[in-house]
Amino acid sequence: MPQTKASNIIDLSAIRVACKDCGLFQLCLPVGIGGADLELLDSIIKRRRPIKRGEHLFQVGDPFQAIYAVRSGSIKTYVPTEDGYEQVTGFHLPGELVGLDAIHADIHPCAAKALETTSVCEIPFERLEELSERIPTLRHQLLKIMSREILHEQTLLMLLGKKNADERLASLLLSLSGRYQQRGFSATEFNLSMSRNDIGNYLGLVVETVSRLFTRFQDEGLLTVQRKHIRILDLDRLHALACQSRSCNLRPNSE
Amino acid sequence: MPQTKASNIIDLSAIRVACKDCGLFQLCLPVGIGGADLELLDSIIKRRRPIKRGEHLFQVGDPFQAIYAVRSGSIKTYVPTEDGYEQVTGFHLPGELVGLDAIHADIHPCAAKALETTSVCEIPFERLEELSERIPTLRHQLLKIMSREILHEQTLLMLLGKKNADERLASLLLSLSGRYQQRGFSATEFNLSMSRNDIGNYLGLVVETVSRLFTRFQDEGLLTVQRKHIRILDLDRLHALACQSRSCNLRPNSE
DNA sequence: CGAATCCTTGAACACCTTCAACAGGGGTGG
DNA sequence: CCACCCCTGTTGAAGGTGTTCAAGGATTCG
Repeated sequence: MPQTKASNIIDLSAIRVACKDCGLFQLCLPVGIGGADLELLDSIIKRRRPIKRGEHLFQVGDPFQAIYAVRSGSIKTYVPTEDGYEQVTGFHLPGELVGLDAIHADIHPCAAKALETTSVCEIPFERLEELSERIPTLRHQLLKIMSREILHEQTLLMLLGKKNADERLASLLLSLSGRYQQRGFSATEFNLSMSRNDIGNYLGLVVETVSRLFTRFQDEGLLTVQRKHIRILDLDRLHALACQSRSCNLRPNSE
Repeated sequence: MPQTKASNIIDLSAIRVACKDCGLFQLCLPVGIGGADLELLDSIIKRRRPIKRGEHLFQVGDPFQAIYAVRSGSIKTYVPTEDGYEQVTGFHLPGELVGLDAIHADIHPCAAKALETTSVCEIPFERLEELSERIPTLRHQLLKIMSREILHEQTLLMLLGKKNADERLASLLLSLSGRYQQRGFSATEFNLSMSRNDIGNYLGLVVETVSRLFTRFQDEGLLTVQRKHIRILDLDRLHALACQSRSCNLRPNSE
């Protein structure tokens, strides 16, 4: 499908953009500035047509074939439990990779679902590995990215293990704020693409608690919230809140 | 130092053993059965003399130079918080790797401390990367191992996010049980090398709760416990307990 | 043997959850 | 266009689980 005319609808420009023209390329797989390497990488990447809110990128148990870079929109990853519940394991913004946890067993251990209309780049893993044979920096970057992922999970562990409800929500909001900023968006005003339920699930809290926290944060003048729309009024105080007892930052270096 | 005569003291046999003679080699970096590759790997590995209980393998902020494979003993990794507390991020048994989270920033983001007299193999990372250029299976294994690590952190997230105190302790005990079994030890009888405090910290509980849980588990006939010594009496019931509400297994495939 | 540390036990409390009811959008159909 | 319903989100009150605080017992190591 050739490039379509731009419109004010969200996302059509994402259909066919080379890596070198993508504002996110240094986030998702920063292969170095070498143009040649970038084109090699570009050559193996498939763009998929946007997936709609609620559709799955992959399900638990799907064979592992590719990792995915979010181009626009957002993805939640989660693992369903036997009894029909789920544990949300992450929210993924543009420039972030999804599917790294499937390398181990060649099977996706979690599911990935679009929180809104989302487009992704599909990066066939076998071809990526082939490529990494020839590009040392790519090889190193791959390990680095996975290491960062481990690091991220560890900060999350800290959050769930040591922080109370206030600190958890504050940490999540700061994480999102920082990641949006890094992508050129406002650090203080954004829309949450996930439901209160997802937030609570991710943070180890129930919906009601999350809801109460939002109202309280608003009452205390930390932020304003209307449905999905968040406007942070006092970043400093939010920071202080996030670390009030124990160590801080959720996802210190963006993914 | 040449190989010393075996004795009934824990650990002297570990001083100088080639990878091919090491009972753990398929656990730590299973490079395939190819003897040649194994010897290459062997050639870059340094054995360090045993470190004593309480000594550090590395501290937070140390420059990243090598990853470590536990040969005998056990290691805990943790990240200290500003206010002098810490978050334990993992317990590492023989055959498991430590330090993978340092690749990202070339700095160790956590500290590693011996829980008992422990010997490790030091694997210089730069040389490992060089080696991986020539050995495709090693390259793949590295990614696989890191993927497994991510997976493990995710099950931990599930544990901290969704499980109650009973389920958490049961999950940890089962994880240890399984990992010991995989290393040729008893699945039902072992010594905990970590303190109650470490266990609580790791599981997101306070010491008192852990202590009460152990006594209750004992009262209920699940196990017997005398200080560090654990004897599991009813593995099935422990399994049932670990998964009573939500999804299960901590560290499903050993590391 | 003494000191320090680790572990255990008890009672009161705090925080978050559970249960329940209601409010407000957003979509569909009459 | 409004009525209706469903789903998501909000708010209140009661309850439970784990924490905190406090004290005593056990073990190790100098």
